[in-house]
Amino acid sequence: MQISELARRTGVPVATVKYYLREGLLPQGELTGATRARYGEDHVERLRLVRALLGPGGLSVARARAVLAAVDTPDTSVHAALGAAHRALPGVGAEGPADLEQARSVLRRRGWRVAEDSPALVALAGALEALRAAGAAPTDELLDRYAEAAGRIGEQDVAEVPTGSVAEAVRFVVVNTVLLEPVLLALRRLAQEDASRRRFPGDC
Amino acid sequence: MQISELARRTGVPVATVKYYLREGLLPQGELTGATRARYGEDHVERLRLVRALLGPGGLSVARARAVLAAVDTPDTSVHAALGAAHRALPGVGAEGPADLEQARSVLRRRGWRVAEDSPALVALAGALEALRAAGAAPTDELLDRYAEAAGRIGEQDVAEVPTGSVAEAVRFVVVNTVLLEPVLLALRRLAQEDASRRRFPGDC
DNA sequence: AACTCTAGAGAGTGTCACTATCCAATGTCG
DNA sequence: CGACATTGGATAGTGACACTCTCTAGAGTT
Repeated sequence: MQISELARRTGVPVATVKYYLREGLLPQGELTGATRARYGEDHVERLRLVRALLGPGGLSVARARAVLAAVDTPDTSVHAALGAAHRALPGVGAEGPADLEQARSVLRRRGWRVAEDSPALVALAGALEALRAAGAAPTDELLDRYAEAAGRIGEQDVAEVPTGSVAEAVRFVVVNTVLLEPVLLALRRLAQEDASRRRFPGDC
Repeated sequence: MQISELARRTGVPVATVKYYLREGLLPQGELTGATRARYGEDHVERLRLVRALLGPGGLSVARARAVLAAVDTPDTSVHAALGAAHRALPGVGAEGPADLEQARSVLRRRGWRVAEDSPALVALAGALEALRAAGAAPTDELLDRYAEAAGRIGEQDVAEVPTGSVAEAVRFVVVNTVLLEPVLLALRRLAQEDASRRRFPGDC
């Protein structure tokens, strides 16, 4: 198919498809002449993935490129792909060396072991720092309960990774890591709304 | 204190403080003359809150203004403040009427009741739509497990709301709703990293 | 008197994700 | 065959956003 059909089938403007091609988010089509290229079903699928990462996933073009690079590298291990996805996710704008102590203590109590320079660890420390700066320092009890719930989810995420092929597993990890975040946040808000309705009945 | 000291104490440039004043994120200081105004401790605290919402909280200036409006309205009910915070949060770029069915079915199974036009519900539907578009449609089992974990957290969030004064409660709700999201996401990523290390041992 | 600081307003900056325009070279259709 | 549309590729422009800079007149400080 030509670029116009690729654009039509995905609802993405042609100019934008060209932009993604230039930015390396979408592989080049097969050139059939100096002014013609052919695109296939895999381009449709890839383009949809790109749009999902950029839109709901909330990634920047640069971060999406990094994520997709992991998807495209055939010899990536699953664990490495997870790391790549985590590095690509917007953590908290790490300014200066945040205080990692409270973050580490949560991990210790849970028995979790992660890389020394894990971006998620830095992100957690930054988020805690922000809470303290806003005058709402979280207690260890609160963090532990959050960690327990998060642990259940993370455990399940990893357990579900398919073992068929590495490429399939890597794609699964990347998509689920990024695109299930908004799902989790939305569910938390819905749970809050329901709990709030029950606790403050008069306010509806 | 003067604006320069307010800026120095919070580490925010004077020009930026002025910008926040203009945008209505920070209340005006008490004018002591045509070219002088006085700021107090509450301004320091508010400015830190603004920075937390804009930075780690990930809110835009417009959304932060909406959130702070709820904090500033003295007769806000706690439930309404939660709603205001939810509306201000970036959901998923709601394009067109997404399919709410799967989202609603999760709520039904959990017994949660929320407003018909709850922004969180729309956000959930949008996030599910994105997953389907990316070719990774989530199963109901997966959603239920996510919902169970999210329910635990949302329940706790609401249970912890202080009952002293409405103003205090509203501030608590807003801060925790917004600033605990990055904490939850970071903890999930850490749990994934730990689980991944255990499941794919060779890859570290 | 010299100097620094202020409030307030307007304009400028850098980044980002597109979006529009051009060009020459093909395709396609009648 | 020829009119017309489309393409790849490159360059430039756009609009939103969060600052950031500059300017002015006035006021406090030394």
